[in-house]
Formats: sequence, C-alpha cells, structure tokens
Amino acid sequence: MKNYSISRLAKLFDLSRSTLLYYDRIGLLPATKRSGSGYRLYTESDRERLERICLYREAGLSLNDIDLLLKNGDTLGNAVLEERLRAIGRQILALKDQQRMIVAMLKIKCDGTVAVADKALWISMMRAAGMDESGMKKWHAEFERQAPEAHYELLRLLGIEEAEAQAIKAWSTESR
Amino acid sequence: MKNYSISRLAKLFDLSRSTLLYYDRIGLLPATKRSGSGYRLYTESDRERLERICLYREAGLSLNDIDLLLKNGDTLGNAVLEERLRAIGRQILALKDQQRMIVAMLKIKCDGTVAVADKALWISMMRAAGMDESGMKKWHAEFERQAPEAHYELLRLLGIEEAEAQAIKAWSTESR
DNA sequence: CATACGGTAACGTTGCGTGACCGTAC
DNA sequence: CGTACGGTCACGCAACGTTACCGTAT
Repeated sequence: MKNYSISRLAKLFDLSRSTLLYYDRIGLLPATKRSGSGYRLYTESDRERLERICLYREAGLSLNDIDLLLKNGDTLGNAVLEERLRAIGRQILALKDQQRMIVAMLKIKCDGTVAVADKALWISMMRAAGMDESGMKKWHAEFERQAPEAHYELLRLLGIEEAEAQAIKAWSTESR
Repeated sequence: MKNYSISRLAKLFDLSRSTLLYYDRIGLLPATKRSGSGYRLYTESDRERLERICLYREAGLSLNDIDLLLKNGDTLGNAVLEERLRAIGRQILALKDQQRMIVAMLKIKCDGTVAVADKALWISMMRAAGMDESGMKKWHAEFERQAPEAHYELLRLLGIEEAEAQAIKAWSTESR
C-alpha cells in the first residue's frame, strides 16, 4: 500500500499544501500516519475521504457541514444537502435582486438611457437570470409591447446593428 | 443643523453601532465632528453618504468598490457597476452548477429516486433557476416526453396529489 | 445613583494564502 | 552541498459581531 506525501496528495486534487495543512488542523482530514521524521503520510482511505470532501466543496457546502456529512448517515446527510439547496435558492434570488438594482443604477446615471457597455454583458446577464431562447423571446416581446421605442433604442445601445434589430423585432412578435 | 449620534444614525439605516465604528475605522464614513467629550457627531451630509453606501451594499458591492464609487466620477463608476454585474452573472452560474450537483447527490443516495422532501423546495429551486410559468411547462413537457413514468413518480414524491398530477400532465402536453 | 449611551481595544468568524524560520531527503 | 521537500507558528484578508472595561450624559 502506497502512502501519499502532503504535496503529492494536494496535487492529485489540485489543492495547495496549506489547504491540506488546514484540513489537518481542523480535524477534517487528519493524516492517518506520520513518518519517523514527522512527515504526514496519507493513506488510500485518506485519499477517498478527500475526494468526497472536494465533491461536497464543489457543491458549496461549508467544511463544517462536510464534516457532518462524513460522520453521519444518510438521514442527516439528506437534510444537510436539502438545506444547502434552499440556501442556494435564496442566494440566487438575492443576486437577481442585485442585478435589478445595478441595472437601475446604470439607467439612472445616464438619465433615462440604458448604458450597458456591450451586448455580451447583457446577454450573459439574461442567461444568468435563467433566460433560455424562449425566455429571451418572451422578454423581448414584452418589452416590445410595453415600449417599442425604448426596446429599439436598447437594441441599438447594445451594439446590435440595424438589420439584426429588425430581425429581433420580427422574431419576438412572429407567432403571436 | 442637527447632528446624529452614532446609535441614532445606525438605527436610521437599520445598522449596528459596530458597523458604523468599522466604517469609521476604515475611513469609509468618518464622523465629521467630535463633541467635547469625544463623541462622534454625524452631520446631514454624513447621513447622505451613508445612504449611498447602503444602496451600493444592497447591490452587493464591496466596501472597497463603494469607496471608489464615492470618490470618483461616473466614468469609473459605470465600470465598477458593470464589473459587479458580470461577477453576479458568474456567481449565479456557479450556484446553478451547485444546484445540479446537489440534486445529483440526492438522487444517488436513494438509488434512482428523487428524494427532495417537499414541493416548495423543488419549486423554489426551479424558480431560482429562472423558471417561469412557460419554462416550467417546457420542463414538465420534456420530462414527460423522455420518461413519463419517472415524471409521474416525481410528481407524487413532491407531494402532489393524484388529481393535480393528472392536471399537470395534461397542462404540459396540451397545445403540443 | 442608576442606566443608557459613548469611547477604545482585542479577539472570533471562514477558508485558506503567505512568509518566516528551521529540519530532512536525496 | 544544494535544493526541493517537510514541519510549526503566526499574521492577513472581509465585514463585521461580541465581549470587556471604562468614561459620560441625564
């Protein structure tokens, strides 16, 4: 059975040495053994534990919650995961509020006109807001219905050319 | 002209005393004057500055960025706001990845069946994912098309009654 | 005199990164 | 003998919250 040195194990998961030192300190992943000269020796089961830790970290769980998950069974585990799911939902909603606030601020600063610098920014924002093709279409249609003039102006401001703007107008109103 | 004491100003914006002490320490909002006995006296313009600080904080800007925004003009200001907009987009996308990971984990743990505890959780998750009514419909329709059996089972697991489940099946397939 | 307010200073939180300083493996 | 690795502190970041201890206003 092979042992991993701290840096080798770190590299396996693309972590830093100090991360593993930290996990050791807080007891999340203590090195099972030590060499004669006091070097940490990680075993295969340490590696497996770290693999789970990394997975849960990618899911955004706190190290504390991960510790709980690894200690306890599925009953508590599911509860922890579900709570994290709820927290993510709350976070996303909060971030969307922030998006709206910032867009409003950008509008205000340039008295009446939207001043988002580039199309890519706007689109990535809409994408992030959960907009897929059909959502985009609905949004453009709604904008067109409520304020066709401003809609057109926005398209121009986003750097969308005349031709493309016409196409979007057509597309967003076609089968309705 | 009236001065505000630290706690009175804090209460005006629903902040704590220590928050204002902190803003003073880091130079974000230093109290303009001090009383004879060394008490902080905040002026009206301090109040206005704090108002802007709070607004930007609600938009998720860091205190450092807020400091920049308050010091510099609109040119830099817009750049800061737009960068924040981009960061929010990235964050939301990351959170959605986390949602998918956790849902996958919950699936795995209960070999094949989704085990999300309640309907409200699922719906808030979908909502957060940017699902509106039409998105929901599309999603249900797709699920129904790919795996009607599992779709039905999911609806039951979410605590949706027989009657409602039938309604959703009908609704998601109606005009298609 | 009580108590509600003010002040400063220091430590705790989360998840590490960074650096110092020193020993060890090859 | 060099240098690439290992070890243990200890401090720094963000944005405060939380004592603690002491002075002041009323």
